Amino acid sequence: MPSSSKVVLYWHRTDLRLHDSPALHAALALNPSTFIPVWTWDPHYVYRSRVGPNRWRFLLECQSDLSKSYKKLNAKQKLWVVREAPQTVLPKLWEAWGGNAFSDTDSYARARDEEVLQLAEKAGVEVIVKMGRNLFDPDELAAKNGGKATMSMSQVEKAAEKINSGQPEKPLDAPQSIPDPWDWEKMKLDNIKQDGVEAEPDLNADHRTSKDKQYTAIMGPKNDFGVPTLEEIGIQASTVTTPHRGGETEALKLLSTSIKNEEYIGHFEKPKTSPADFEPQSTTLLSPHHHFGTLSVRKVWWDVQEVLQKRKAEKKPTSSIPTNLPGQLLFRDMYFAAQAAVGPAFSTTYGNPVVRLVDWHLQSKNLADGGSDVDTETGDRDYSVDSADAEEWFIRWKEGRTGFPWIDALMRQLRQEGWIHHLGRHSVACFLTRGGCYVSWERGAEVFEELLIDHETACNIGNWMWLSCTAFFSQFYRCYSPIAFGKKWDPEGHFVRKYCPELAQFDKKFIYEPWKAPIADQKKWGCRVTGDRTGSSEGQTYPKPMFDFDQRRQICLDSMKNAYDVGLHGADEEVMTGSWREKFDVDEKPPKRQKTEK
DNA sequence: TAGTTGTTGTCAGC
DNA sequence: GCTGACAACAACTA
Repeated sequence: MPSSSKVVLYWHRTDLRLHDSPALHAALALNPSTFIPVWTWDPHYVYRSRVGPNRWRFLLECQSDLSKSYKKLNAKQKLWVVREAPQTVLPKLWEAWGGNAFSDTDSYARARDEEVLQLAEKAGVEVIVKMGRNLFDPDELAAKNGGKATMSMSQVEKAAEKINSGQPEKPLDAPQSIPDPWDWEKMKLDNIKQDGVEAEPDLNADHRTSKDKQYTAIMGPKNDFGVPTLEEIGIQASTVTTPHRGGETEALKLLSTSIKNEEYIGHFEKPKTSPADFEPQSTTLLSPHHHFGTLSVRKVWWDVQEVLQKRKAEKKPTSSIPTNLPGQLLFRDMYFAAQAAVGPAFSTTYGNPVVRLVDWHLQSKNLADGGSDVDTETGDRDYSVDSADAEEWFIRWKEGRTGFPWIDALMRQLRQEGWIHHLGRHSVACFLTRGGCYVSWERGAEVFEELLIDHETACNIGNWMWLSCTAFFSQFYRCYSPIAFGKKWDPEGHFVRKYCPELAQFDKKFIYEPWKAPIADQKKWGCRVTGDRTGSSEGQTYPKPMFDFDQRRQICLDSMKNAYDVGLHGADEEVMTGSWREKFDVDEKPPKRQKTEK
């Protein structure tokens, strides 16, 4: 029996798990008599966050699984989902039951968290914050890198070396028991309707069943603080298409399956895993679980290390950082630490000192020169439409109908499953930015944000910068071909056939370039490659490529060279004031290459 | 200052 | 399946 009368509110956020949760461990170590694990769900979150149906369901599954796990440890327990913004509901709850301890986990303190912490302090509530999301505390990692953003793996390794000889903390076990929850029926906490929930703008309007928003009562529709259903948040169940499932139980099962395959763990080298593999994929599929905190990165690190150390002792070949699995986790930490060092500006070009400015098409409005070229008819977009062609390319890229099967297959897999292989992400990101469309990486990052179930801001933004050669990476002349790259990994075209089924019958000779197939063959294979995207009179159709790739590659390469010559970064004065475009206009045309003279 | 390295390019030629 | 040319950035080392 608990010896104290302590009430502990445990605020779950990025840690939808019971294993290896330092904050949960600390909270239970207080030996509370009452323990209330809550998820505070700001109704605005449903409308303001760019989240597609696949990630919504993943989140709800994670919450349901966690709730079940609590129930297993104590039949009275669950995850208490409170539908109100933490800034307003947490003080109410503290007051209602006189809670005297409050526990929390996260690494990256955002403005909202700061606000909550200050409120707690004001209310005399003891707050415990523990980092549980990364291998190393991002702030500490940045500090050990001289307070600067970590921009390379060698910097990360050096900084980590200074923290704990490069070794993350060992994972903690899941608790064996959980104290009783609150007697909430005595709390007189009515299931009040929320006032002031602004449902507009609704970033997910396309995925909703109706405009009728039910997501407005703090205890939920059943008056029980239960985990919301898709219906409650207004998402149509039929729009969920991912085969990937959420929850700590699923995450631990996935990890243990991978770990048992010692050859796989021992030989894992990311650049050698195929982006074209499906059923099964060539990588671990653990990333969404790291995002939702259903799987601890430290557990993965140490479980993998055990296998690697055993193999080393047996003198078996073993891959190493940065290409092996621990290396992948270090890259994740690199992006988190870079984000911690830069702050909120990390997510944009505007105001971000580490990101290079490139004269992309479809720049964010805050970068456009005075907004003068913003089309009034498209005024609700958050980017400037400087080129109708580029906007069409962007939309076709997003919808998977560029006419390049490798790109389209990847983009359709992204939309359907919420996940694509890392190298696939490279391929489509390069294509949208420096290797094809010359569209701002910020547009691409937004699409990934909506569609990826493993979307993690720091990693997504960081990788888009990497691929667009605006930060972390700069060899822009290494450009992915939408034809050769796919062919290299999948000469038979199995991947394209799965995700672009209209091309399934095409001979492998034309699978990556269907427009080159003779008309007679196109007819024979049941799909015409046509410029008319809506034409259905001829049966199945697939679009012609939206541009000449080789031509676009050259234009992009020249423009990138020019942008590097200009040498501006996101926090430079010219960028902040909107006068940066003059620097690009002076030369008019990028300098011509001299190679043809030789 | 020159040379090397950087998780993950392409293409021709053998 | 390998090699080198291609064109050529930035950080780091010697």
